[in-house]
Amino acid sequence: MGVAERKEREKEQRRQEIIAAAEKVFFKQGVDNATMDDVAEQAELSKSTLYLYFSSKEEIYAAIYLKGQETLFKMIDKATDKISDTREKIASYISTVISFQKKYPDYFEAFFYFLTKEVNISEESCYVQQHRKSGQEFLKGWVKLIQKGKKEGLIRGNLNEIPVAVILWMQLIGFLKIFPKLKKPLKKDFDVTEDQILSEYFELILSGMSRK
Amino acid sequence: MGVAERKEREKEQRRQEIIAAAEKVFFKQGVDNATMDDVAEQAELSKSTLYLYFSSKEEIYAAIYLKGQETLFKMIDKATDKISDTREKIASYISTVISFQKKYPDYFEAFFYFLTKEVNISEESCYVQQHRKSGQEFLKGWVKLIQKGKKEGLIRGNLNEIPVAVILWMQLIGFLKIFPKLKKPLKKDFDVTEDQILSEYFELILSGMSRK
DNA sequence: CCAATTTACTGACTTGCGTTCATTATATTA
DNA sequence: TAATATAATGAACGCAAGTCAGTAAATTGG
Repeated sequence: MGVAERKEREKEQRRQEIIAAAEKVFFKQGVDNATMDDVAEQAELSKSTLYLYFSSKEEIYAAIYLKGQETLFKMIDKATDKISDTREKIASYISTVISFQKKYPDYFEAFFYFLTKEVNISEESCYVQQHRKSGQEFLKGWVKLIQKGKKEGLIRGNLNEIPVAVILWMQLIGFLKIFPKLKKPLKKDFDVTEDQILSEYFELILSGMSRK
Repeated sequence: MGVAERKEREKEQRRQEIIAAAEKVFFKQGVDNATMDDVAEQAELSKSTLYLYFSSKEEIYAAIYLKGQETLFKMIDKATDKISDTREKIASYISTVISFQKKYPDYFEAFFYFLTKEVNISEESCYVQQHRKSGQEFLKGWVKLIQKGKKEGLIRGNLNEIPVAVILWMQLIGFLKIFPKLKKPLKKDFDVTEDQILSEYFELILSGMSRK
């Protein structure tokens, strides 16, 4: 009988409803300001019900983060899929992450949060595992790309793929985390625009890898 | 009469005592886990007394952060002072920030916190102002260095000093924020050591700026 | 179709912590 | 030495995360 399956489905749906409600609230007020009562109200459930579906506020945030990560990975796949030129492909990787940060700043925040914060969620939580797995998967994509660039002679042969991939990644994410907060003062105090910074960033990164 | 002056001195000393106590507690337990009661106990004062000297927990943290920033700037000055070669000087800038992160990870955390977090401290607070001022001062140092490199023909002339200085800075800080958390998995999953990453990082950054 | 049982949900409560305030102790001054 | 200013405190407040005992709704077996 399909009762169990239906219940399973309904449970999963509630879960998704809660995630959607939390996303709305978190992104509107900021995660720190948003309360579980706010989320409950938005989800049209009582606060205690939330705890039947998630063990903590942070775990809800982790679920949101996973959605964001998937979005990012899809964006990158979509953008880089048809590009064959390796240099262009690398540039497209980078610019997609930048676009992601611009389009979904809250997803980006969540992404950074779970990348850097020592998290209190138990290791068994599916979120932690999924995170790790997809992170590795993603890194492998970069590594392959850089290997290809090396074979083609675009990228210096003395560069080691994995470190370079990791560095590019961390650098970019870190840069994008800080940049939004510095935009305004940079414009005001030094009259430097966002686009100037970004184009110079590309220039620096790509020429750093290139053969002389 | 020197009473007012003495009182002033004593007040400032209490302030410093509180900062020292808070630093001890914050760095031991982590800022989030540490409570104002913990700080009060460490300082041998009652919790409410803390609020006669600081308006909030965050403002105490800001005071600690300022200490850290001064430490960093002094470290950089000391390390780069005698170096005349521009390329080496830039490398020394970077490696000093790395050393700072290694030697004072908690100061670094505070530094990053106030660099990225939207802070609730009032604009009049001396901390906010000092922060902004010294940040600008520091950036100017980088800019000058890069200008010098350009004049000497080490750095490509088409690079704009201010954006490059800002980018280097943000990149480095962001990179160092993420790196510690990724060290272990990188060693485990990809057998890449910390030193490999760091030396490759230098290579990338410096060659990114160099003339071909 | 109805009682028994499992499942889904909730309101009231607990706990922890940052912050405030009424009050007390201590030092200064006239 | 009394009046006043300053420093410090214990108790209380407010808020938000998380818990729990109890209720409502759905499911199952007879």
